[in-house]
Amino acid sequence: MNTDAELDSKSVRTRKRVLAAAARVFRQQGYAAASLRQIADAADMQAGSLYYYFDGKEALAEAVMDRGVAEAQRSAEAAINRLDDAADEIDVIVAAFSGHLTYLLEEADFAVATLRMLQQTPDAVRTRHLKKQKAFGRFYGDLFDRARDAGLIDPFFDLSALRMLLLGALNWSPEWFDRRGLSADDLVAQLGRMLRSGLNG
Amino acid sequence: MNTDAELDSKSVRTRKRVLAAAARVFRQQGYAAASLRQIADAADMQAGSLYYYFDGKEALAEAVMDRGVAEAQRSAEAAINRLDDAADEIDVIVAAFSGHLTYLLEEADFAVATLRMLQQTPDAVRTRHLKKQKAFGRFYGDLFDRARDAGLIDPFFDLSALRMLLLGALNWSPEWFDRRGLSADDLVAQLGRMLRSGLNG
DNA sequence: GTCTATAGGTTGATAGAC
DNA sequence: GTCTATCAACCTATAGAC
Repeated sequence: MNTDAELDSKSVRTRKRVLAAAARVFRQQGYAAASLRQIADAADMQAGSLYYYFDGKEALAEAVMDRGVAEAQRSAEAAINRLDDAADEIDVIVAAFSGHLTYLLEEADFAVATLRMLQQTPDAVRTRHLKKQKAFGRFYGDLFDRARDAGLIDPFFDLSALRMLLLGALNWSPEWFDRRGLSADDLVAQLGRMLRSGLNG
Repeated sequence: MNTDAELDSKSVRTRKRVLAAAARVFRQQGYAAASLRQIADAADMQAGSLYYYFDGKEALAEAVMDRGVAEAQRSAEAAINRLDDAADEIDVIVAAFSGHLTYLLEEADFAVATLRMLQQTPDAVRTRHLKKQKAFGRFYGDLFDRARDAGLIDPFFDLSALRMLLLGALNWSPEWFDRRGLSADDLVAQLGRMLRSGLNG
């Protein structure tokens, strides 16, 4: 049994190495431009060997994207759980942004690869992925609903549009973020202040 | 002279047709996945014929991207010029967003193709393009500077970070915008209200 | 599990006829 | 100006040795 577990564990570890290599290459090149040879190279194997672990390029991309959204959501949830009891519903949204953005900006090959691949991926893959991503959308939707119900968001706002605009600000940030400037937390602070009271508050 | 102008004009017109076809295909497929055969098809010619008008795929992409930023900036400027004298410096920013976003969301093959291609394009092309895009960045930077100088943006804010976050919200919108929902103007109104007084103002 | 070898297809680009 | 034909390079995926 011990032996079995060890054999299994090695295979699982190699699979993870392949997936991480795929995320890194997909992140840098996007879906179409990334080649299986590059991915295999990054994982220290030959292109043909990848097929022992994954069915092909599409399956590899889908696995990366699945983990990308999962990790982003987990980071957002973890940040919410770190809040103390004094937090109001806007604090919850800002905390979710904080966890989400921090993950996106520091070593997040999976999530950034996911964002970059979304439009390039074959239809079947994209369709399946968007379904999974909708769960993440609902997670954020609930946070905004609660803030409105608590009277912290004016009824003027369309919560769906607001959510997409703000998530867009987050999703685009890997395109321009520079470690030498403001930190991820600083960025969220800017965003939080704007949400609380606008540019002049 | 008339004859010359007409001959010239036909060639120019064909070149424009090729460029528009390239923008359409690049927008849908991104840089790497788009093939010259698809572009030629969309322009009603054979792949080899493209080389009469452009030096190759990279040159085609660069021409699309140049026009993409130019059109976006022109739309933003035009919207500012339509403001009346009562407008304050925040109105100017919101107007720029309005022109920019409206262009981005309605038949803007060039600008959306530009956004999608940025990360995929070969280094030489990207480097040259980012230089041109910086001018657009400075344009927005000036608008924010003026709003701060007028006392309409609290010194708390880092104007560069703020600008990138908000432009990110715009740039990401083609990913999710749906004609059946809110209009581009509605979206800008949401953004404007948030900038003025926050979510609860 | 991982390799080598290769099939089968597509790509960007060029040459030359018309 | 536009076409056809073609090249060399590269791709994904598969087959079979080890």
